[in-house]
Amino acid sequence: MRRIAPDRDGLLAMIGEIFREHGYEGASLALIGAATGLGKGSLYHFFPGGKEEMAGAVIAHIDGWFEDNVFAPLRDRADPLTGIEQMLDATDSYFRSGRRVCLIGAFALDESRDLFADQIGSYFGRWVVHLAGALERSGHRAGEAGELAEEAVAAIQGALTLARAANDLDVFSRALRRLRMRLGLRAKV
Amino acid sequence: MRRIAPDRDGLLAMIGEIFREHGYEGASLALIGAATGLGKGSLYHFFPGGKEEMAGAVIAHIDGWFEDNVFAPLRDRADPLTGIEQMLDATDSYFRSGRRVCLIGAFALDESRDLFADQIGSYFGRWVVHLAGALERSGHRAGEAGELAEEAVAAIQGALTLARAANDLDVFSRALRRLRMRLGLRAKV
DNA sequence: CCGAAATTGTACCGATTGGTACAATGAGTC
DNA sequence: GACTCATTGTACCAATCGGTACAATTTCGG
Repeated sequence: MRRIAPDRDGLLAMIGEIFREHGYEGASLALIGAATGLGKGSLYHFFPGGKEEMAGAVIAHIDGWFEDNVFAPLRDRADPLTGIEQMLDATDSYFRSGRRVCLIGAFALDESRDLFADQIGSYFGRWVVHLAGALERSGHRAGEAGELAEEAVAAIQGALTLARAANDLDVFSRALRRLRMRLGLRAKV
Repeated sequence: MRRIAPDRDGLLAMIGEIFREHGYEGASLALIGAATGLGKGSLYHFFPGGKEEMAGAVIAHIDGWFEDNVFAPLRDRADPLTGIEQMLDATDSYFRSGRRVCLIGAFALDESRDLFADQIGSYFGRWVVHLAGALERSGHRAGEAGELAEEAVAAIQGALTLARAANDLDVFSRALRRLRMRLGLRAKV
């Protein structure tokens, strides 16, 4: 049986927060070391590829979380609206109602995109595709479902940007509430 | 009469592209020097405050462009729909149909936000407020206009992120086309 | 308890970071 | 031509960057 390094999930989560807050360039090994309590020796032991491998692993980690908690419900739920509801709840919880920012979205903006273009493209691409699938099964025509899905994912990203720019979390909750209705769910209790 | 440094606008534009592509941390003085053809001597002559002053001036420069080409039409046009149309055209042209990314939006995401929080907040805040005003004058109820304006600005930011993530400019044009209809304009020719 | 492997701390590397100092040059004014 | 002030190139600074080397230590199965 493969022995997993102790709490690799927790490690990736901590490193992820540094990348999330400081960006790829801004996340120095000193910051990462301070946040994790690990010296360079340990960090390069777990990630021989250095900073780039760390960032790639963090992206994969986040991607896995979304695969399980967002994409899978959209794809597998018998009732597509239930899947969509689950996506919105998971999204709200992941981004801590707007307190957190989307690391993968942030990476998409600057030059670090080039290093992780495939992972970034796949993450957003699958989000849109699976949401479009659920929308189609919930009664939308194919083309319309695709556009609506793209609009919804973009709305989430934009709301995160705006919420942080305005330093106002309500921006994000308002966006999610609008999405809920727009995607065919009744207003939340 | 005040003697303006030769082509300060052009200088800020060049520096702005570096910040846009590499982010605040990633934009090194070496890159900025290479892009502008200026050595440190000149750069620190024009911006004694160093990198931070450069970024601040770049933000102000962009803000001024939006004030003239986006906010002013929204505020001053007699026909609000003409103003909105002008906003969308200016936006499409500024972001080069999605080839360019929003520097201010990118700054909002990482820690560099703290340095420029006021400028960033004002930029997006005024965008939303003036768009909301135009929407209200075009017949929307006040609250609804505010939400729609917020939704529209977020949609633009999100579309820029998504377009770059997918490396597909059509994502941005589709978003603008949807906005056009959603904000009360007839489909474009 | 032993040996092997996983893990860690520390010292070190060359390169680059943002920033400063300053002398040389530029151009325009009297 | 002399004076002034804007502009520039160069040398330099301490600090930090990402990364490497490696010996010391832990950990753990046998």
